[in-house]
This record gives sequence, C-alpha cells and structure tokens, in this order.
Amino acid sequence: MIELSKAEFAVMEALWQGYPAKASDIVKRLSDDTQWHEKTIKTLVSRLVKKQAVSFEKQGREYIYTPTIGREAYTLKESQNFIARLFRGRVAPLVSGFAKTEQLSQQDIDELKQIIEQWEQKQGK
Amino acid sequence: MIELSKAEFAVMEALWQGYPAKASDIVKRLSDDTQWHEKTIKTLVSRLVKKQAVSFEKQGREYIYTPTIGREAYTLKESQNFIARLFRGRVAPLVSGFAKTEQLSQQDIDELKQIIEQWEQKQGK
DNA sequence: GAGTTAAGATTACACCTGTAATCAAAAACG
DNA sequence: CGTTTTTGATTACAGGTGTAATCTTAACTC
Repeated sequence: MIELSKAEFAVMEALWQGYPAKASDIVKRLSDDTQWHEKTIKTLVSRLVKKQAVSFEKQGREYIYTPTIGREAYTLKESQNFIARLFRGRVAPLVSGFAKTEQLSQQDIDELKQIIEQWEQKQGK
Repeated sequence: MIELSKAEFAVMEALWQGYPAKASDIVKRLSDDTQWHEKTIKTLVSRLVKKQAVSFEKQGREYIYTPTIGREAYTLKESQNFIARLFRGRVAPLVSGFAKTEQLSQQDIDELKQIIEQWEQKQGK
C-alpha cells in the first residue's frame, strides 16, 4: 500500500478537493489551512508523485496533477491499520472511548443507528 | 502529548501487559510477536524513558520499568487525533467504512448498540 | 530576440525511526 | 580476587519527514 506522511496527506486532501489541479491550485487551497511555503508544498507534491499517489500530465510549462488513489479507499485502509494496531481490529472499543469522553454527537448516534440497521438488514437475509 | 512511534507503541504494549517489569521481561514478551533483537528493544525502552512515557527504578544492576501513561488514555488520544485528521472529528464515517467493507462482527454490533443505549440514557436525562 | 519569470528538479539539513553494535561498569561465577 | 557475563549507555547508520533554498530551463514580456 501507498504510505503517506501527515503532511503528504494534507496535500492529498487539497488535491481531492478538486482535480485535476495545477500546483498553484493546490498551493492556494492549502494556504487556507496552513502556513506552508510554496516550495514546501511543491516538495510534497513531488514526493507524492514519486510514491505514485499522484500522477501528472504536462501542460505547457505546468503540470496538472491527479490523485491515483481515492480518499475513501485510502482512509479506509488507514483506518483498518490503525484499528488493527490499537484495538486488535475491532472498531467498537474506539467508539466506546469516544462515548466515555462524551465525544459522540446526536448526528454520530443517528448515523451509527443507521449503520447498524443496514448491517442487520443485510445479515438478516 | 507524548508521541510514540509504532515500534515504541509495541514496546509499550508489552509493558502494559504487566508492570513494573524488567527489561528482560519486556524482551521476553516481545519475542512472542516480533523478531526484534534484544538490543533493539533496549534502545526503544531508552527512547521511551527519554520521552517520559516510561519511568524506572534501579534495582541492583537492573532497572524496573513502569509506564507513566495508561493504555486507555493513550489510545483515546491517538484515536482522537486520527479521527480529527481523517474524518473531521466524527467517528461515524470510520464505522461506516468498516460496515461497507463488511468488517463489523456481531460482537461489534452488539457493543455499538450498547454504547448507543448508554448514550441515550445519559442524554435522555 | 534578450531579459525576466516562474515551474519543476535538485539539493539541503536537522530530527525521527528502525534496527542494531560497541562500550563501560557492575555483578555473578569460580 | 580475577574473569566472564549482563545491563544499561553510547554510538551508528540508512531511510523517512518537515521545511525550505537553490538551480535549470522553458515560457512570457517588451
């Protein structure tokens, strides 16, 4: 699997926001959230290209970048790894921790209920 | 917050299994799961001491190590960070990913139900 | 066309990580 | 006691990461 550092992931987020995108677009989007220097961002983009998390096409003197992996797929993989490492693969203990520290919103609860319902639907035949 | 690398976390796991513990105990426990050289483990323990994730007391020529942070507290913090970074702080989207890829067990569902019930109890006054 | 930009490529550099090997000293062994 | 062992301390070293600065070169600007 492709491994992304935190900074690299942040750049991917900017790209996932809309692609294909020019480096300057990515820089612009990231300036909203970070103080990163343009050079820093370009470095990160290069590393993403090298890792093949991002592909590009030349257009004039600029490149147009496109993510090669989807956000959903990536975050799912990462989540699996994380949950495997910290909670032996089971997601409930994590949610439990959130519950104990009052970090579940009504919205979370509603969504969890729906997830359960769907799960039981599929299960129940 | 104290930040642990993956290898350091694995050492903490071994220590959390039972403490205070001698280095040799930690080494023994880790041999079950890893191929790490004793020297490697000692290095990691030293780093943990430096990071103040672990304290020690001298006993003869050995040290007796004790974690300064609890597993629950640490994994909760880590989870919060993780969920904040990947899912804007909301836990449901993670669970949803697991559901979609059929990684929820009956046990998970049962536990989630219970979490919800308790949440509503507390909420409902 | 000559000079100026500006984009990506290359280089930099300190700190973190994984993964030990070597060193110093105290303890155990005979 | 002198020797061997074993423990923690110190040193090592390559690859990853955050955070840019410098270099090259193709593309605009006049």
